[in-house]
Amino acid sequence: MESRCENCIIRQFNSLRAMSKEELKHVSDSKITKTIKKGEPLFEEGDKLNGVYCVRNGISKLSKLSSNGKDQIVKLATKGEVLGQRSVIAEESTNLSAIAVQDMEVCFIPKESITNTLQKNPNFTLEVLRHMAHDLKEADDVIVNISQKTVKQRIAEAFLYLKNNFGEDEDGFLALTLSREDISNVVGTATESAIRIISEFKKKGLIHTSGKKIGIKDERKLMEMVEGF
Amino acid sequence: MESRCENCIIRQFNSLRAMSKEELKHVSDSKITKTIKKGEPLFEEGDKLNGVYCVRNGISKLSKLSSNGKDQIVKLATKGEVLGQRSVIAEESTNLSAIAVQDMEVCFIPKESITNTLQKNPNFTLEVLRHMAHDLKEADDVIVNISQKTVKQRIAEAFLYLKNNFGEDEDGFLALTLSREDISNVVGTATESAIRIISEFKKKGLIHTSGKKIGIKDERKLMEMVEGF
DNA sequence: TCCCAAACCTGACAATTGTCATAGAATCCC
DNA sequence: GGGATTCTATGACAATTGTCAGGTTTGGGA
Repeated sequence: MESRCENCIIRQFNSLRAMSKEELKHVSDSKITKTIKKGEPLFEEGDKLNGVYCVRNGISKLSKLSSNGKDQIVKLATKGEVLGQRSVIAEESTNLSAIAVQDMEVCFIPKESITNTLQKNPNFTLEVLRHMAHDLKEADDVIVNISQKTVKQRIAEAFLYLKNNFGEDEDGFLALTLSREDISNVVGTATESAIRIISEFKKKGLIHTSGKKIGIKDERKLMEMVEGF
Repeated sequence: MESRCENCIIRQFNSLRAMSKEELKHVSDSKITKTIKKGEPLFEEGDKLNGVYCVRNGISKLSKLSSNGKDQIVKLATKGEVLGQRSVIAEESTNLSAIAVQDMEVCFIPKESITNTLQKNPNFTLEVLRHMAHDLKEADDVIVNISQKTVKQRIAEAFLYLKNNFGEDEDGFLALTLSREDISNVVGTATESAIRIISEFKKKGLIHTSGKKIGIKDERKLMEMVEGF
């Protein structure tokens, strides 16, 4: 049974909520629901997208390959976020790859539905604009963090970010489990460095681990570390 | 004599060109032209802006203070760019400071003119959106560069950027002269490191200097350096 | 279940980068 | 024009981070 956008709660969290009933109906009629397994790409850097992806479930990393062969993760996108908007709007091929770090359920929405609405419904356009303004601010913050904080501080911050944005499971581990490599790609460092610092945090009692899973033990100390104590 | 927006060539370079005649007239009637001297701020991080600034002349750095007391320069804005859009649109206080690195002439446009048009003129909104999409892409690139390239590579890249975006003067020096500190704040490193690398580039014959002025001598080698050779 | 590849971890070392100290050069302002 | 202040430059050193080279553990598939 295919569900309708009109009834999709996810919509409440993104700019689609500014669409009119008819516009939404059109989107719903043209959308395609897809399942993406962990590790599979939604799209890759350089692809020309002919639509956007609305995330219903799961989490995707948005990353960019640098000339030294390492991926930099620029953002982690979850339920409710719309991916690929930037390139559809700018009519450019995408500058980022989107790869699932958990199994995902997404709706593909052909770009016509989006671009038509952008041209006709100022409320929708404004809503998209507000979202993009927010993303831009976040990107500025990332720039400052990455250039002015030590790797240790950035890793501490990443853990707090993961807790605040994706929560914890019943055992107190971060709900989103990333590989050490992904963690190092989020903070922009070598995998070995990330692993070493994780070990150090564990020894100091700031976190505890179980396999890949990481749990925060001393949030206050992590916060102090981020601030530079 | 106060000039009118309708006749301002600068407008051709930014989203204001998507405004209708009446809208533009309204903007022109409400705008205030200001002169900002080198080193003076247009606005500072945390300010609530009640308008945007359209740059007619000169160059401004957009920077953000990090917790360790250093500024990170996120963008250099020149003739034709509109500053403060992001915070006016998101209705938040600004996350960046804008400080003139050259004497500037700017037009202050009260936010009402902007927000009204945003709500009524989808073409304008879409144009602004496209600009912001572009800025977001640039921000992503900065993130990748800063986290994956060495300081040396980033400085080489910064020089090429300055040449491509602001040009050279008649003697072959970069038209935009930044202090060593500003350069280090662009690439996200310590001032001493920047100075040292500039000296090294000079010794290797990649650049030449005269006081604060820097000229590019071997563009090819700089480009190779950026790519990692 | 067992095996293999991938992921994780650790040590040793080198390279990069930041910090502190100091000194000369340029610039501003009275 | 001269003194103060800011900017530039360099050395010495320490801290951080990356790289290489191994090991161990883990997890998924035959």
